[in-house]
Amino acid sequence: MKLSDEIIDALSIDCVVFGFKDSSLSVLLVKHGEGITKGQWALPGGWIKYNESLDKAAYRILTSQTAVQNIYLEQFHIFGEVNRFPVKRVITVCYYALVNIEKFELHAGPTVSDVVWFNVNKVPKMSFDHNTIFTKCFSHLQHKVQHEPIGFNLLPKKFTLLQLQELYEAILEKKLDKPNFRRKMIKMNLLVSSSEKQKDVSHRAAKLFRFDKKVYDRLIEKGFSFEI
Amino acid sequence: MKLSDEIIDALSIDCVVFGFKDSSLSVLLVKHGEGITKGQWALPGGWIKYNESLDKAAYRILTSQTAVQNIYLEQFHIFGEVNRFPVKRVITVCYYALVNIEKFELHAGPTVSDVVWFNVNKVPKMSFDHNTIFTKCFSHLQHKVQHEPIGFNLLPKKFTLLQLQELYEAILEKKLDKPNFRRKMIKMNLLVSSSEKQKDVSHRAAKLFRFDKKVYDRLIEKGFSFEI
DNA sequence: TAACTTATAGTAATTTAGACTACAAGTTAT
DNA sequence: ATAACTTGTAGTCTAAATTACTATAAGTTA
Repeated sequence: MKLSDEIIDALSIDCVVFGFKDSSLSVLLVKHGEGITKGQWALPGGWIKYNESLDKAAYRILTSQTAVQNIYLEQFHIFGEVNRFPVKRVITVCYYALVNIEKFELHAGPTVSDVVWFNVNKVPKMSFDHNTIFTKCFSHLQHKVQHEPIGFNLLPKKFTLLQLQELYEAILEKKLDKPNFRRKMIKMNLLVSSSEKQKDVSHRAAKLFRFDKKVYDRLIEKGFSFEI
Repeated sequence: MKLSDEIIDALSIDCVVFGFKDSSLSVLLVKHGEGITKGQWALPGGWIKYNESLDKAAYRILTSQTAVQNIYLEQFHIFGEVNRFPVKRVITVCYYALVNIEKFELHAGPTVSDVVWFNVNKVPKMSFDHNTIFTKCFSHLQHKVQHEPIGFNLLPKKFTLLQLQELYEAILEKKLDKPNFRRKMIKMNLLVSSSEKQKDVSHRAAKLFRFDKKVYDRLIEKGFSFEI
């Protein structure tokens, strides 16, 4: 075996990929196709090679199992309880990402038999401590969303204010007031209104917006308060 | 060697311990007493044993090197660049803590030759990527302080509003308005005013407060906005 | 054309933030 | 003893933000 293929065997990576579509929030799971957990659902995950950084490993693992690609993964937490993994001691680094479901055609990679989006409220029993990892990660997202902008990756390039609101509602699991949400969002200067409108909808067409990348990045750096 | 003493050699822990005293914020560093980094300053750090959890390892490592004890360490980030450590591939988990400097008498453990508090603005050149780790951790703290209460561990049990304000000023590196700070803090219901007053001060004695543990914990869970 | 659905604008009461003033209660210097 | 000084604490005023609404506009569908 080449050194470059050697893995660090005490350390794994697991990914929580959140996806949004039709006002509901989902998470991407794989069904293991081999090994002792064959047939079980789990977060996409795998081993880190000796000569790749954690960030790159996370990206490689996720894309090889699910065909999701070109997304930004962010580190979230590392889980290091002694007995979280059977057989031997394995510590796992959890990454998470937010994506627009419609952008990806899923297909299972070589080691998995299935790849499916599950609604965040209907997540099945998973291998190891993956249910715990998911729950903590979702809760982390709920907090985070109140201090930093999100949505760049969860929505189409151009979206309506209602879509954005439904995204927040799906993450925070509560209803928000429409006029107030609009006002707050618009005042942030985060949104650029395009001159286009929705098409093919069976009601009054809404104006389409896009994010102002500059403001978006500045708000990520600086943070804001979106207490809802 | 007993299995229980075996270490996971690709994985280390480093600790950023923030301390507060006399309105200034410091970080706890050790000077290595052996090995290739002998004589260099560094964050307290070490190796994880095969049968201890990460949280326990962090605590063991910190207490064995610095004699700081009974503190709450929280995981912050994991640094996994390929070449961050010379000799071999080592990924490090960073923990951080906030403590009241006056509570601890420092003394160097067996593998270090010195333990010292450094003002956060006067941190020396350290081993490996420890300066990067520290900088990111400090910036993390600055963000965090605006959404969650801190101070339980950085201040004496009973403290004045000015002490609390100076803590925020030290972390955020900016001056705050005194009356407004008071009002905001008091309105949070986080502080319980004791009937006691400062003693032995050469000016009007201030009222002493303590944190309401219940509210404190609820605010950590729920978060708040302290945009200053 | 009425009923319906969603978009969007506006209003009014209340709360909060921010800048600033004033004064109270002690200590220290003369 | 008193003035000068230091820190604590209360209050005021203005602008801005939040919240809970109401109203209306612009389309689609029956």
